[in-house]
This record gives sequence, C-alpha cells and structure tokens, in this order.
Amino acid sequence: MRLSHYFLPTLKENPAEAQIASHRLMLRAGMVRQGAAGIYTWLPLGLRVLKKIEQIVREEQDRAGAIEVLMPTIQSADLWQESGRYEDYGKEMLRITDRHGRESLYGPTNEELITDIFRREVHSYKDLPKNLYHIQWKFRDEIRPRFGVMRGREFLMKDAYSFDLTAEDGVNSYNAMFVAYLRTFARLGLKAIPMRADTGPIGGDLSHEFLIIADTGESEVFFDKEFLTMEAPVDTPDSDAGLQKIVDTWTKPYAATEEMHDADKAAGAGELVSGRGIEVGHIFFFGDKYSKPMKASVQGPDGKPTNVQMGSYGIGVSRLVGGIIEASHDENGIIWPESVAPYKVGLMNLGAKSEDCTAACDTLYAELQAAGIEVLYDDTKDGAGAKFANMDLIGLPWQIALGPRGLKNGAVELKNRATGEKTEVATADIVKQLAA
RNA sequence: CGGGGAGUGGCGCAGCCUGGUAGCGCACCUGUUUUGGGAACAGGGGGUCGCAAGUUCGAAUCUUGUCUCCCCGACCA
Repeated sequence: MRLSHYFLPTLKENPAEAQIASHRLMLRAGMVRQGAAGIYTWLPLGLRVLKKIEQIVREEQDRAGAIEVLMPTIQSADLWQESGRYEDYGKEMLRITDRHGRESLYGPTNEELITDIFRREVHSYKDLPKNLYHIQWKFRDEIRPRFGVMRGREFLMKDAYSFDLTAEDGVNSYNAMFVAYLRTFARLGLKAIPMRADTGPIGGDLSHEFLIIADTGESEVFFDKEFLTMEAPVDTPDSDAGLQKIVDTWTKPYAATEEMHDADKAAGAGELVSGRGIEVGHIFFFGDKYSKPMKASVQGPDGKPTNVQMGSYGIGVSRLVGGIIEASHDENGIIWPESVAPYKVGLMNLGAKSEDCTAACDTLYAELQAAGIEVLYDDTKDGAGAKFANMDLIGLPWQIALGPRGLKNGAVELKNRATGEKTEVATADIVKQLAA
C-alpha cells in the first residue's frame, strides 16, 4: 500500500482524552477514532490488526473442532425472559423497542440465542458433541467505559458454546478450548496465564480467566513464577487424556486474580509473583444452567430426554488489540508482533524528490509485493525525520530506508523495530531476506 | 451511581479571576530554499469560545440550567 493513497491520520501530539499507552498509541497511530464513550470507528490500520487477530482466533477455534456461525447483534427479549436473565442482566444490557413495540436488545452475549438454535435442530445424542462459535460485535452498557478499546461498550468478541451429553464429555470440550486458548494467545505473541475464576452472571462451577500481564491491567494478580517460562503446546492432542494432561500442567502452579486469591494456599505454592493483569479470555462450564430452563435436551442411548451439558468460551478480540499494545510498545510507539502486524514492513523513500531514488523505491516496492510481503510504502514528500518517527509510531516489525545515500552504495538500511538493530543490506538481497 | 476535572479552528493549549476587536504552537494551503531521525523563511485559509436561558449598553469571561468527554471508586470479554 502506498501511503500517499492510504488513510492514515497520525497525530504528533497526545490526545488529552487518552491516558493509557494503548489508547494513546491507537489514536496517534491512526488506528481508531472515538464515536461516543466506549464506541469506536476502526480506521484502516486498526482494522487490519483487528482482522489478523480475528483470523488467528478463528484458525485455532477451527483446529479445536469448533464450527463457525454468525448470530445477529439484535436479539428478541423473549429468549432472555425464558432463561430468566432479562431481569437479572440489569442496566448493562442495552434495551431497544422496535416500531411494533416488541422488546429487543443489543446482545451482550449469546447463550440464549445459541441454545435456542441448538434445541430446535439437535435431538439425538448421536449429534454430540457440538461446539458452535461466532465472532460478532457485542454491546454492554458499561457504567464507565475507559482505556479505549480495552474497555469499550461496543466490542468484538469470539464466543463459543459447547454441547455435550454428559458432564464428563463437557469437561473434555472445556479442556479442548483451554488448550486452544493457550495456542491462540501464544500465536498472538502474548504470555497468557490461566487463572481460576469467579463465574459471575454466566454461572456454573468450572471457569478460568486468561490474563496477560501488563502494568495497566485492571486487576491485581498473583501467580507462580513458573508460568513465565512455560511454553504453549505446539500440537493439539486428539485424545481426551492428552488434553487433560495439558490442562493439568497449566492449572497446577498457583495463579489467582485478586478476588480469588487465597494467601494460605499461595503460601504453599512455588515462588509467587504479583502484577497486574488484563483479562483477554474467559471460559466456563456451566452444565444445564441454560439447557434446563430453555429445555434444550437430546434423547440419550436409553431413549430418555437429557438436558445437554454446556460451556461457553469468550475471547475479547477488540480488547486484544489494546492488550497487545500494552504488552508491546516503547516511548516511540507500538511494536507489533509479526503475527498481527498490519504490514510486515515499511518502505521509506528518503529521496522522494529524486527521480532515481523514487524509481529505485518503486521497483523495490513492486518486488516486495510480488514476493507476497505485506508492505506499507511511504512515498510521500515528507522529510526523513517525519517518516522515521511515523514508522516507529505505527510499529511495523521491519523498516526499510532507501535514500540517495543508499542508492549510491546499492544498499538499504533495514531496521528491526523491536530490537532497534539496523543493518545495511544489499538492495538485491533485501526481498529474499524478508521473505525468509 | 457517588466523588473530582474539562469543553475555545483538525490536535495540544492560553485568555476567564478583574466583561470591551478571540490568541499561541503543531497541522493545513501557496511560493522559495531545504532533504538520512518530526526542516527554514515569507504569505494565507479556517473558530457564532459545547448548548440554552439570564444579568449587562456590551458575555469566551458573570449567573442558572443542560449535554458531552476524561479521571478515581463499585461492576465487567
């Protein structure tokens, strides 16, 4: 993409409304603009990151056997009255009345809707297990939205729902998601720690939150130092026992959020670290909490109807954009992990008024594209300093600087954004090196 | 919802106390000179000061109301 044809409104100064790093940097890097409190427009650069995260989440859900659907944002109040949550959910739920006076709502979550789909279509234990997910915008009318997209009112979330005949099978489905989450966060370049969690309004008795550690996290967390060196599973076991083993490994060391922290239990554990955490995923197994009131049952082998055992599994996709920045930035800007970077490399023409230099940059740009490398090409007439500063701000993993000086030597300067390391690379070799 | 703060060109701010021609930096436009870490000079465009009432000869400035945004707390992917 040529910057001269792109839409990247960066800011040199810090907007007054943004307090924390990710919010500030997302505004400055031209990723988002606020519409109302906790509601954002995603500009091109931010949208690319959002889509990349979404895709990684999707791939890992698919790998774990979940099947993608897409449920609507607007739901009828009927189903919520059936589950009893229409009253329970309170003011956080945005309620809407349509022209016919029908009570509706902008979905804050989808347990009711998916349970309704399931009960209408699935009637036999032979069709189990099933895990259906979607990636959709949600709305929760938070009392106080803050921290940009990390705590917005409108947010993009992946939510999966598992259906099993027995509680034992349900735990297997839960474990499969647990492992998928470890893999997902690792691919996003994050160190996420599973912590036993309170089940809140979703309900149930088995639940883990996945938190990434960052100074600006919303809750205080305590965890065994061991987590910092644990590696996410590379292969996904295809046996229930294999899954259980991984879950056991990851739930054995002590880890708890403030509200679940038990100083006595922690005392017997390993070397404890405390810090602040950002919740990026939350999984629940809640048995028949919804299937019972909503009569979602299948016929078992014995011919008797049985309420299905359910679990639900959320990942805050839009929150992750902010979360990744919190975990990966410096004083100059964002440092994207390569897996979610909006472009892999930024090409800067430092001699935009020289025909030779521009021709060399145009050629290199075409070659990079031909090699399938995602490149943002700063072909504007801005000064060199402004180009460097902008590239650092938007945080692409690699920067190529090509100006009159390099043109003379047949070399470009390649900079690694994360390490700051700069190397001279022969222009002829640069594409090959980046493609590797 | 309780407590605190703020609304003045696109962004960051000053002016308000003590009412009297709306200002600065950045950004933007034109020209000239520059050109490897946010260039220089000259010229220029853009704001009914969140909104509404009130006080006054006169309101960005004083009074009242209202809306919005931000921060702290309780709540949350």
